[in-house]
This record gives sequence, C-alpha cells and structure tokens, in this order.
Amino acid sequence: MSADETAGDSAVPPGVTASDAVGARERRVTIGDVAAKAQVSKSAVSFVFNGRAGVGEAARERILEAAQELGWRPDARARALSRSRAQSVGLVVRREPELLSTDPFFPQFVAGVESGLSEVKYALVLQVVDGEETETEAYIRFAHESRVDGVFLTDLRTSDDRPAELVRLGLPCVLVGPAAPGQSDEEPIGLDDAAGIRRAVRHLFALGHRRIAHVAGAARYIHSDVRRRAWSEEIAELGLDPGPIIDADFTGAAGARATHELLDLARPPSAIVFANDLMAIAGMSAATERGIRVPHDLSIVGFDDIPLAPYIVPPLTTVRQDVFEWGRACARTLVDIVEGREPTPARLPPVEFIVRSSTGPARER
Amino acid sequence: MSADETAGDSAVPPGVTASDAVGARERRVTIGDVAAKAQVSKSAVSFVFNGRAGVGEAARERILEAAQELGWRPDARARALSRSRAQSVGLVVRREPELLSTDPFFPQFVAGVESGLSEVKYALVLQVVDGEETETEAYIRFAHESRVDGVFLTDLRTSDDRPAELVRLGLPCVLVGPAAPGQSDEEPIGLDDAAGIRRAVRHLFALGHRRIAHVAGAARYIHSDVRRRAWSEEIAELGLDPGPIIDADFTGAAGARATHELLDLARPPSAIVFANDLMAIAGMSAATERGIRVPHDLSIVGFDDIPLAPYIVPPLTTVRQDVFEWGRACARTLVDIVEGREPTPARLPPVEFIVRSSTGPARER
DNA sequence: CTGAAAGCGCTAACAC
DNA sequence: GTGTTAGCGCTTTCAG
Repeated sequence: MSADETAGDSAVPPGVTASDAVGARERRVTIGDVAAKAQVSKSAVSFVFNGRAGVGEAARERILEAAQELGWRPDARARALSRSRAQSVGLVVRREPELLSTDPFFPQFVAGVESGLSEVKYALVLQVVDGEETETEAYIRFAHESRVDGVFLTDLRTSDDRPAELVRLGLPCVLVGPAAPGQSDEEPIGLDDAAGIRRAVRHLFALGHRRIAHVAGAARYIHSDVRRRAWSEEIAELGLDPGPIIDADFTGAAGARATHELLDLARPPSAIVFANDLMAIAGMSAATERGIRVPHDLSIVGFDDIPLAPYIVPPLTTVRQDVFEWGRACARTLVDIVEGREPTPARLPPVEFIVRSSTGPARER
Repeated sequence: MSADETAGDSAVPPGVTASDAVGARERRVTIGDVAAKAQVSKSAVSFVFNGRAGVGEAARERILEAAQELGWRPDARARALSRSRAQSVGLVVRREPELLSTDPFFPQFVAGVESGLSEVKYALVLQVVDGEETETEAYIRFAHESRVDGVFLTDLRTSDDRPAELVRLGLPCVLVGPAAPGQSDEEPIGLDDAAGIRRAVRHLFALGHRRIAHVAGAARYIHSDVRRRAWSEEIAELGLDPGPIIDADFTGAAGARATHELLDLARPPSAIVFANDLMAIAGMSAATERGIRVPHDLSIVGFDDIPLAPYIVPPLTTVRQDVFEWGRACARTLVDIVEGREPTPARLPPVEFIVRSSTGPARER
C-alpha cells in the first residue's frame, strides 16, 4: 500500500548450480585416438587440421570422419604450448564505474572485435580494471603468462606510457584511437572524430549561430583532445570568436554542471557541442530546468549517437561512428601482426553527422 | 558553409602499428632458469608458486628472489596443459546489434565478473555472437578446445536447450538470471526482479493509479516473464482490473510503438510500467509528442536505472539492481564449482526502487 | 624436505 | 607421402 522510496527488499538467497558431467570422467579423446581410428599417424591428423599439404585424399577423408565421430578438435591448450601461440588476444578496459554502463564504445567495439576474431578462430580475453595500477598489472600478466599473443590499446592518452611498456614486454599491439595527426610515430587505427565535430560546427554556423561552446571530455584522452582541437580550429576557420570551452569528464553530472556554467556566462552561447551524448542529454535537461528551450533558445549537439538519442525530447543531433567496423578492423590488423603478416590497411566507414531536432536556427537578438 | 545532412567525410587511411620487440627473440625464461638461479630443483619452484608445503624457508626466499629478478611467472599455457585446467572461464553474449550498445547489463556484469575473477587469477574469455547457431558453436568450441573451465549462462530463456547442451559437453556452468520460483531444478543466481516490479506497481497504486499497463520485454526470456508475472500478480493482489499489456522487445522503437498503442486504447492507462529504461524513455518521448504530459497525464516507470535516467526530462522513476555485485557473485560461484568446492551461497544486495519525477498522482477524472 | 622423471596433447623437424 | 621423435613449460608422483 505504501510507496516506500528507497529501501530494498531482502536479498534472494540465490541458489547455485553446477552441471558437472557426473560419473567417471572419461579420458579425453586425443589426437592419438583419431589417428588410430583413421589408421594414420598423429602427424597426419595434425597436418589435416592445420591445412597443410602432405596427406593423401583418402587418408584425409578418413581422418576428418574419425574426428567427426569422436567429436575431436585440437586442444587449444596443447596447441598453444607447442606452437608458442595462444591464439587469443587481449583487451583491457579501464573505466570509471559510472561510464561503464553507458559508454556506447565498449560493447560495440568488443562485438566488432569478436566478429573479426571469430573468422580466424581467435579468442578474446577481456579484462576490466579500475585503476592505473591494475591496468599495468593486467598487461604484465598477459605478457608473462603468455595468455595472449597481442593486445588492443584503447583510450589513448596524451601522455601514455603503455606503448613503451608493451614494447618492453614484447607484446604486440594495435593502437585504437582517432586519427591523431602527427601525435606519435605509431599511427592508431581509428575514425575521424575531428571530421564529425567540424561538421557539427559548420552545421550550427549555417543555422546562424555565432557563439558556439564546447564541453570537452576528460583532458587526458587523445580523443578528447582531437575533438576539442577540431572544434576550435573550425571556429577559427569560420572567422568566429573563440567560444567558451569547459573541461568535463564525459559523465552526465559533468555535462549538467558545464551547461549551467555556460548559461551563467554574461554572454552565454547559443549553441553547445558536447563531446558525448550523455553529457549532451544531461546538458539539455539542465537547460530545460532553467526554462531555456531547446532548440529554440539553445542548440545542442552530441557525439556517439546512442540508441536513445532519437527518443529523447527533442531528438538529439549528433555524430555517429561505426564502432563495430572499427573493432573488426582492429582485430584483423592485430591478428595480421601477431601472425607476422603485413597488415592490410583497414578501410573504415566515414563518420556520419545526424541532424535531428536539438539544433535549430539561432534566435534573433 | 553548408550544413550537409548525412553524407560522410572520406575514411581515414588508418595507419597500422606493431610493437614487436625487434631483434633476436631471446629465449623465454622458464622455470628451469629460476631453479638454476636459486640452486634448487624445478619442483621446488613449482611448489612455491603453487602454495604447497615442502620447501624450506631459505630456499623459498631464494626462489622468490630469483623469479623476481628474472621477471618470471608460470606460463599459463604450460600450466593449463599440465593441470588440465585453463584457469579461465567463458561468457558468450548474444545480442541484437541495437541492444548491444544500450544494454546496461552486459558491461556491468562483465566488470563484476572480472572483479570476482581477478582475485583468483582467472581470466575471462568473451564471445559475442549474433544468432542461435553461432551461440551453440561457441559453447562447443569452448568445450572441445578446453579453452575454458566453465561458462556463464545468461539471458535464460523460457525454453532453453543450453543447460542440457552444456551437461552433454561436460562444461560446468552457472545459470545467471532472476530468481525464477520453481522454473527448473537448477536455481539461477540472480536478483529479485519481481520485487522491483511489485514495488513499482504499489507505488503507482498509492499515487491513485487504477489502470496500470505493462510493456513487457521479449517474451522468450525468463526475465521478461518474471517481470510480467510480478506486474500481473501485484495488480491482482491490489484488486485492480488487469491492465493492458503489450509485448515488446526492449528496443526504443518497440517502446514507442507500444506506448502509442496503449494511448490509442478506448480507455488508456494512467500509468505504464516498462520492462527497461530504453523503452520507458522512448515511450515517454512518444507520449510527449502526442501532447500527453508526463507525469501530469501519464506516469512512467522504467527498469535498470541507466546513468541517463536522472538526466532526462522528467527524470525517470525506475528500478535499480546491483549488476556489478551480481557478476562478482556469479564469478565466485563458477570458480568454486570448477575447482570442485561447494559454492558458498552468494549474498546479493536487494533491488532498489528509485522514485524520480516521471511518476505522479493520478489525475482526477 | 628435495631431485629425477614421466606425462599433459599437440606440432614440426626429420628420417623412412 | 607417411611415420617417428623430440620438444613446448609446467605439474606431480615417487624415490632418495
């Protein structure tokens, strides 16, 4: 009857479950069994399963059949040991708790990586960490324990020890991040964030906006920096006065706070470009609270195009990247590298600029 | 100058990067090197690193020191082979692309799992798949290749072949899902979804609502079913007429569609309980579009408490679960199982009901 | 309490 | 072409 506000019901005593195949754990079927059944040597079987020539068609058939019937596949552990290759790659993700469940990058990137990996039968071992120390430790473990053959390096920072660290560890990697012109010798694989921001600024300019602010992401990340730079360069190119900029950290709270700060200015902007959708939406909400109408009084642009973007009021104008394909490309490149091939340059789809209703003509003064 | 609407800039020709430790790949340092340096046998080293008794304190010290200096750790592959245990567990996630990047469960669960796993030095191997076939194949590969010692089974379905399949494969697992009273013999580890929904319904009732609708999640999932049931049982318990219910699929589009359907009814509900936040927010948007004010004309409750929930207008009343702890508990249980221990029953925090401004008093008629 | 030796299951030289 | 054999690096039994 009462609508209690926050307290919770008591915990479910959660049951437990195992599906341990009971009974006498039968001996694992091995390559030897397959060889025996097919009446060939173990190496013949090995050859067939590694796609190497040197096995007659007849034998080959028998081997495949025997393996099929026995339900045998090469044991990844044994194979890893003898080939000195784990056939798996690692991804360590470092995230603040709040951003974890809202960040559209991580799940899509992982899905894309998987998609690229599964084609070549590589596995992805994932590690989520919450701090610098645990992150470094994760890479060290990956390397020393030979759990993975290579890793992805994401969320590149403006001053980043990790690439050097990985070289030291002898762990191959691909850098994942926006194209950062001349930032380092190693080119990351990435989409053109900057182009998206430029489009946003031009779009606002065309709508008559002359005072365009930016709410940036956490300053330590290269992708924050790339977006910030693109914004300021485009502003300059259009001959506008540099608009106000506020450093934030990608969280909703920071987006709201930054928006209030901007609106408190003596000369508040008529449009704001946010570094991600979460901040943009929180900012929109903050503005609405103050009686500022979007887009009538204030235009807002986000970045990411989260699935919710079309469904908020008003629907959010934003920048969309194909993160899935990005992940695929990274995966293929990493596999090429660990297998000693020259990576085929990835072709990534261009970023898109999605115009919805959170941007509109600048109001006449 | 022009604000082009959708076309993209051209793709960045993405550079490529390897940090292959160049030069003569020195021989890997092995347990033998450590043993030699510490002037003991290999088994002594092994014993120390496996926490087994039988090594004198002096030797122990020397061994640890030698390992430290050589930067040696047991090779995971070799260890896996000789102990017939991969020391890693698997998670296969099957998701429609749209839901992947918006689903708050997946990233938080993974983070929680990691947290539980890292304490015991297990690794998580992740696989994201997009269909039934690839999903089954993923489990088969995990099992036959001995890549993992056990798996998590999430998104339990009302009719689910996977548990049986896993028993057949001899792959231990934990079932991850809401407490489903008497649905099967194996109790899943999960939070009490139903309690959250019940709280929502009671809350609405207390506000004077008498016609409370439900927009359910995809029917094939147990968690959809649990929520649906909780809603209908609570309605019945309060002596209300069963409100309208619409089956949806957790996407924003479906949430909007369902909301329109409900509002088109001859006798539309005064409140709607959605099975997740994404549908709730899309529904709110749909209502607003039609000139229906939330919460003045229509109260809305979501489920999940995504980080955005407090930042939309009006802030969303919703149900929050501690998915991170849930993941931790599942991880610990799975490790207990694969190591042959009796799992210690997990204690999960209760679900919370978060009242914000998307719910309000029922309007007088 | 310590050391030698036999695998774990597969791959890849190298003879046949 | 096909089979034999020696590892991959660690764990673990079993004598010393």
